[in-house]
Amino acid sequence: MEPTRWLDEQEQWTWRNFLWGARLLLEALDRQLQHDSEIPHTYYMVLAALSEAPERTLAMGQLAEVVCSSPSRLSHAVARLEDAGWIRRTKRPSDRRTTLAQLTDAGLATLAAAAPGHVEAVRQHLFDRLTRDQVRVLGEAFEAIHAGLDPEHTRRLPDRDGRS
Amino acid sequence: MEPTRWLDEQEQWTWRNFLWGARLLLEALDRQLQHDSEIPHTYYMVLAALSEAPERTLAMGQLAEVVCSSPSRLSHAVARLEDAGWIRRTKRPSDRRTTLAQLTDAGLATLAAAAPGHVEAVRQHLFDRLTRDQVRVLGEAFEAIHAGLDPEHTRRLPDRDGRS
DNA sequence: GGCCGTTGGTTGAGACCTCAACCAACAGCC
DNA sequence: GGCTGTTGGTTGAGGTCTCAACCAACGGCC
Repeated sequence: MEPTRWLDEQEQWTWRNFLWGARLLLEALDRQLQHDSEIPHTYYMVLAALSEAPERTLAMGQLAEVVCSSPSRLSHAVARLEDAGWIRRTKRPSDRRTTLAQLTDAGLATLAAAAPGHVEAVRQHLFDRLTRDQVRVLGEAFEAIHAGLDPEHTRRLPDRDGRS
Repeated sequence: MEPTRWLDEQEQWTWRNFLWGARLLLEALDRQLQHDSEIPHTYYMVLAALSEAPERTLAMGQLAEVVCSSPSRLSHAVARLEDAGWIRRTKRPSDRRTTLAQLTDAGLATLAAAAPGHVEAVRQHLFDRLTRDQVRVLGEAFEAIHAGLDPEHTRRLPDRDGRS
């Protein structure tokens, strides 16, 4: 058992800024979307992803990857979006296991109505506050972060008592 | 109504990396804590904040600020932590409106047990993947972000139909 | 003292998310 | 055909979070 490598001053400061900033940012965006368009940000991403897909259609699995969501979360989300009439679910004929999600016209309209306000909020809270260089570094940093996390997204952790 | 200033290539790329990276990172940390210590990351922050306060005690309001939480969320959280025996709640004698939250010995022990694994995870998923410069810029960027968001955290948004 | 606005927290309902269990359709193999 | 394992999704229970409503204690003012 190695001794714990605690965070130094700068790391603590950075970590705290990240946690606060990310939380406030995501909350602000969620509130804006919820308030103006009655959609949570997660659902917005689903609609946006479908709108860019060929035929505005994607299999659940692919959609989950594109929006970076667990199958379960996506399933719940799409169920709700279907209730709202914004998405249609059908089975793929050639393999009746996979479910295809298609954005309806109503869904596209909702998305189109929500998009400008959302983008404006992202700009206002994020990009307007950063220099071009900061934006570049931010992108590179998070690319590195999620590159390390993505593959083993589902990897199993060792049991906490070591009796696994 | 100004025309929407859409995101350019780099901004989209950065935004996406941030969303994915932040989500995966926070999920990974939450899973690690949940798995090894059975506490969500939010609750961990509450315990950590109290552990650093004088007398291991803070008023709910101050605690909420320190952990960047809404009063409601904190109230629910502390209620649960009190059930677990990790926090004690009392009224301040000089002003019986304010509730004081104090970390118990059991709470401190839980925190001490959880901390090394958590810090290790933060290191592994975040700091080990970034250069010193990236860390610095990251800290500065998020400082700017939450500086702009913090004060008007509770500000009122205009009604979406403009009839307010 | 008694009213009134403010401050500090709590509560309940409803929404979203996680985890684990489940199910149905396919594919390989005998 | 009939097993068996795998793949693709769904479901339900339980937990956390949000929002709005609420309540109790204080402070100022008459």
